[in-house]
Amino acid sequence: MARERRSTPLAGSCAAPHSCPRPLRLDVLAHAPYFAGLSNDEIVAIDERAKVRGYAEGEAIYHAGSAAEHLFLLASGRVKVLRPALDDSDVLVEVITPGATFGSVAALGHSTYPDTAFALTVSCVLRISAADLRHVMARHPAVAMAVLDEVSHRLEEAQQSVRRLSGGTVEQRIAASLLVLADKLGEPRGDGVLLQLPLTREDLASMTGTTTESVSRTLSKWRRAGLIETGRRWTALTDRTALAALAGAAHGPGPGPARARRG
Amino acid sequence: MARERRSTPLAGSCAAPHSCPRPLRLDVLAHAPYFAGLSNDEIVAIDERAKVRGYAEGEAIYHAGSAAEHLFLLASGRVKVLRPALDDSDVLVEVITPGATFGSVAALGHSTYPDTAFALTVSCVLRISAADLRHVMARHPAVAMAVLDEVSHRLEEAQQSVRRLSGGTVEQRIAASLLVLADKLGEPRGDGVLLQLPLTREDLASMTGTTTESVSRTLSKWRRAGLIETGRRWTALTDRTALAALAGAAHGPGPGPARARRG
DNA sequence: CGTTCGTTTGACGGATATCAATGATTGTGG
DNA sequence: CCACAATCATTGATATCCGTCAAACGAACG
Repeated sequence: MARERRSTPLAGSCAAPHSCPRPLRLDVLAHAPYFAGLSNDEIVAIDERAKVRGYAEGEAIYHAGSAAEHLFLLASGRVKVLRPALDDSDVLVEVITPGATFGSVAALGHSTYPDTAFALTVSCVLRISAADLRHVMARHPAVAMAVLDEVSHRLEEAQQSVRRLSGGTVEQRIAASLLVLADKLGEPRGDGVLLQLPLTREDLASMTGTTTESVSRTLSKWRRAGLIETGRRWTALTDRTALAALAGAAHGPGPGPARARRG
Repeated sequence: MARERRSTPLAGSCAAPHSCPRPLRLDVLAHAPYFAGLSNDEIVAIDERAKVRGYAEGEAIYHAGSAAEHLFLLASGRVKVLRPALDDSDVLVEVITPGATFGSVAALGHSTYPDTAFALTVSCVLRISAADLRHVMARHPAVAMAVLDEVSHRLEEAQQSVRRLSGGTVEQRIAASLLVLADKLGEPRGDGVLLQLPLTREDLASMTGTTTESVSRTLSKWRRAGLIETGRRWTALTDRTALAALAGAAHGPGPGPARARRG
């Protein structure tokens, strides 16, 4: 079996560790769905009340159970949100991209964070206090509506992922998750799509409710079949169509040995 | 094995099929989280813009894929919300109780319903158009905030159920789901808690991502062990503590044969 | 009383978690 | 620049949970 390129093709984390220049912050704020309706002055006002902080790869941004007093807005980088499961494992519920908020639900009135956020790459994060956000929403109904839209959208996504986790085989779930990730943060590369984030097999496993070994086996199979390319902490899709077929239908193109749900 | 009472102990659906008197409507509206901040006159105004309709047991209230133009508010009865899964099965994502809203809060007018709602019992439902709701929210920021709170809470719940579905064995998931239902709509009865809703094994299966047969087997086991009592379309918990233990830990009280996740 | 729908139970096989060990990649320190 | 350590990934063997198929039974309703 030809072993081709295995070195990481991921663009090195561009931003310097703890830098986050003011123009970038303002730009991110202005384009964030939350604050879309605000005037320039108001954006500046928010920026001035927000704290900025950089995080190193693998660093925790907040922990489940700690007091939820802030809304976070990702300016650059990648963040993963993990939720503790019934057993001691974790479920990866979200991958955050620049411009998106996280920790928001909690900040909107609940007392503690229900999940833990980690920086997947070097990241720059804006932190806004719940009180400030509330203040802005009260003065600007448009912002409140935007927040509502955003939270609604999140709800939609969450229920989608219930769907993704619930039915189907491990293969289907992994395929579906890869496709979602590709849509969200894939970047064209050669003939395929490179996932621009350093996910381990374990991350993928906790997204799909399975184990690292099963993920590895599945990806190996697909790699042999030419559907994807993978390496240490990176993944690229070369045959999107085939993956979509795997995610949707059972597995072979034929009727297959009766659709199996689990077990 | 003694076969005890198997006839349904559920309180017959109290309300007459299609009746929903105005005082009841106003009361429900006034107490619904959404409209908590409104004056009496405004409640009346909303009531006048809302359409009322009764649904028979098993009747569909809206279908996935149809245009989402209304917000629904349950006045009386029980409603289940099903979401189509990747395979052709459905996932039961929510059970609605009086005072709660359902329908696409998310879409709020510009999309289609992502799920289907069925009346579990004879139910009375208020229907408010997205436009009206938007109008009210624009005029009353307090309402917008209340809606936001509600949606946030839903998001919280949805992510919890991701957690519930994702990890653990079938037994754990069923136990966890029963406990959630008991908290939501259990009613003290004798020495236990009677679940006040007519759930079939199939409903329970689609809540927990398993099959009717597995649910039946599990419940039979628990029935033999004296943890629950069941019958056709009803369930009662007699040993909540034991169920909680089952939901939380692996299975035996002892260290057990290593915690199994699945398979 | 018969029909229908929901529930129960059994047998069987397959998908997949688990255990265990090796191999590859990255980064570090000499 | 190379060797070492650490982390991540891969692969195999085995056990088992649980989904599937099949059939019978009980309750509810007309």
